[in-house]
Amino acid sequence: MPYSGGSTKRADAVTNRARILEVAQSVFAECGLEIEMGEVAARANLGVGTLYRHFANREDLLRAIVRHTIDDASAQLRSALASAADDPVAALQALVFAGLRVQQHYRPLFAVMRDPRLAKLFDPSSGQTIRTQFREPVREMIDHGIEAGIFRDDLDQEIAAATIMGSFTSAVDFLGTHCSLDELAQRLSQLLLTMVRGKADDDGNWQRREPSP
Amino acid sequence: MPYSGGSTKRADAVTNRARILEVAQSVFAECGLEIEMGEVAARANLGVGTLYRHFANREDLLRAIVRHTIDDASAQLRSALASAADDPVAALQALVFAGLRVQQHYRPLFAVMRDPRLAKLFDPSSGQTIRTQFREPVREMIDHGIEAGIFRDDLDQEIAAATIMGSFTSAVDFLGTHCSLDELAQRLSQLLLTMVRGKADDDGNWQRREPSP
Amino acid sequence: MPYSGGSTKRADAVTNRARILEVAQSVFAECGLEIEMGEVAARANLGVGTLYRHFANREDLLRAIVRHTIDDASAQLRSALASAADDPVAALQALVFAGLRVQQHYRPLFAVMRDPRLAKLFDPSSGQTIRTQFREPVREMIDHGIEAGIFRDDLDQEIAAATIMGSFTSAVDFLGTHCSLDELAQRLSQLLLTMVRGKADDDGNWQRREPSP
Amino acid sequence: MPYSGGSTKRADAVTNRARILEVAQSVFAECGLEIEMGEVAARANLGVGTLYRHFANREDLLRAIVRHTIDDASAQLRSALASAADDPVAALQALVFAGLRVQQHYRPLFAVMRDPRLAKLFDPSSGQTIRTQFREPVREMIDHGIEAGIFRDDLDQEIAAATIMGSFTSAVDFLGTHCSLDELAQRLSQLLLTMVRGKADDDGNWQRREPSP
DNA sequence: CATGAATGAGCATTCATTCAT
DNA sequence: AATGAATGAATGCTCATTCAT
Repeated sequence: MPYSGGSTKRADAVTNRARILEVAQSVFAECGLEIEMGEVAARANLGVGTLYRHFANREDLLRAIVRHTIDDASAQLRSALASAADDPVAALQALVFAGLRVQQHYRPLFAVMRDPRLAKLFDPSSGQTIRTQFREPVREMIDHGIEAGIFRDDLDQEIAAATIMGSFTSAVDFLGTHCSLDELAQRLSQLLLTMVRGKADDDGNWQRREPSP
Repeated sequence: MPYSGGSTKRADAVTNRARILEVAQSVFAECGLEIEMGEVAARANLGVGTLYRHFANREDLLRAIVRHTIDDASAQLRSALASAADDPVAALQALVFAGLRVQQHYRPLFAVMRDPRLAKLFDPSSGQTIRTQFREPVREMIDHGIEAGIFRDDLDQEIAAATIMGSFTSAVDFLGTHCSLDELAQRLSQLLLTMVRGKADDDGNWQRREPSP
Repeated sequence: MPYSGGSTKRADAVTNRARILEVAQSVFAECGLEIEMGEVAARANLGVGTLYRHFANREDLLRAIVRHTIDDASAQLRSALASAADDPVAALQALVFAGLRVQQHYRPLFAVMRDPRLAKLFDPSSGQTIRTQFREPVREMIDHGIEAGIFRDDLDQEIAAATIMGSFTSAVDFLGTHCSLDELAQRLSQLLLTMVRGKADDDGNWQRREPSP
Repeated sequence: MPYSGGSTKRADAVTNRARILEVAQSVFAECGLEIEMGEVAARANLGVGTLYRHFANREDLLRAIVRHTIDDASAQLRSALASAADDPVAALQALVFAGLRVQQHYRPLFAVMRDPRLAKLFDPSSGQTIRTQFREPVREMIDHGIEAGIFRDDLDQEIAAATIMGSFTSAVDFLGTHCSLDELAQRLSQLLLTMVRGKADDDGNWQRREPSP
């Protein structure tokens, strides 16, 4: 082996997959399912051939991106909820903030979730699985809130969870250009709290409330 | 000759344009912006040339479909609101039902509204215009509800309108396969009424309430 | 015959063919062999169908145009020559002027004569026939000039005729934008006279010389 | 390794571009501006995709062909003139021979120079530029001839240059099928010499005359 | 007879995928 | 293992031609 660096190459190879995914994700964030293999390769400073070494074909890459993106998005939401697991109100506020952030970052994601072409990438039931992945944590949070006597006990958990998740998209879509993410988060939290508590947020401050000692 | 009918040819041509739009719209409902000229032509039992006689190019056809779809969708929502203009609660219920129906019928529509390719079909600001077209009637309805003392007076109208509009999409997405449209409408109405009234719907029946005599 | 005007219609039909040809010729003058049936029909204020009633297909129309154009061009040249049949010098001058005019009017004509597509319109030998149609009158004029002792008697008539005909095209091409047709005609006449007489044109005035009494 | 040769692939690619141009030029020699991408690709034994790798689109390819052809043609004429730079008579004879050869080889070239579609490939003024490229060397040759006292001093250089250039086309067109290129060259040279010298070529032999000692 | 809507073969162009180096 | 040149199927669009009215 006249040239050293064999290990470097292998390390590169390992790194490459990650870099491709990273790059591909940013392309996906711009173009949704329209990503072109050539562009991904170019942005990753790789030849197309190399791209195909890591992903057998376009669908494979797409699958990887979508999974990766969904996992990331879902993790961010879950982590936001977990950050205030014992305080449903704070949890909802954290969820709203995280949700808006994710929505803004992965703009085409939720659109893609409804794209008929997605069904051809995964098995047909995958749509449901993915949606469940997003809905369930929220539903649980609502459940906790009800059990804790903080949220209304006659709340339709499933549909409330769906509405909350959907509000992120529409808030950014309908108002995203008018106000800052922070302001949006505050206003949306307020509204959703009204919805789940059944009454106005008396003191309704955006700041995360300290659990009473 | 009681009706001057023009030549049959011309009648065919007029019919054709309508049929193309109809067909194209159904293709659009399946494929969103991915519609192929060949497929539209084939489904309309027309040669491609005929398609191009009615729409100068793919973009023109897309523009027509999107406009048509948006106008139809928006008209359905407006008409639902108008059907109970004096009763905000009934108006919201009607809106929910119409919204879910529209959402189910024009699945890709709201996804397309966020598609970057849309900006190239219309002028860049069109996205806002379209969203306003959907948001404003809802906002007005909320306004009436507040003035009538039926909805909470501290309601953030803009974000409530956005959330309501968004709930149609997410309700269908997250729960659409589990329950009927009617059931969904009832449950979603219930939830949204809670949100806008600030308290549970005491007798919360889906049936349109008769205004108290 | 419930409607009068049958004769008018027929007259129209007769007229139409002429109008089509006229229009087509002007299109031909702009586009050469690229003429489109639709454009010819539109410019003649006729439906395409009517166009096809007069010319079975595009090739037919093309043939008619080319023949018509060639006949017109050739007639103009012949007539110029005939206008001074007894004075070879004046005949050449008249030819030059007519040649430049024709060249400017039917720009694509001489290019088309060399176009491989022309061979498919006529039988392969037509090119020769057409060229002969243009060359012969010129050759005869030269012949007369020689016999009259005005042109050099060692002149290669064929090649001189070809050169003269070709000079119209190249004069317009190479100098057409710099000077007026009149100036061009004067200068070119001067040059060609030198060529055919073998010496400078002593008094070489552009005005047609009166034959000495 | 005395020469860093690059990979064979790259060599192939370089070769390909050349072969494409070569093939395209021969197609151009047959069809003029009508060349079809598919035919060029097929004749070069390449897929269309490969063609598009080397030339972004049809216009690009056409530009390259036209430029290449014009440069080649113009170079041949210039080189002929240069081969007898000190003897205007020999220079003209060489020019005639080269001009006829070029004309026969690139039949559609001079027709294309007048084609309105050419103006869309290059900037509108390109036609003039190209014609100047052909006319100027000839004009200079004439100038030398005049200064050397060999050509008539009252010669209109511009129009003589144009006529000479044009004579190649018309000689081939009108007489090309009757006599050999050599014979044509001899006869045309004779004629053009008469034109530029103002008198018959006394001994008018086609052979290059040795300058008298 | 005139009309122009309908037709579809034909051509330019794109892009996922392969494979020789 | 990496590269990018080569490939060709697929798609948008044009235009000569036909035919029902």
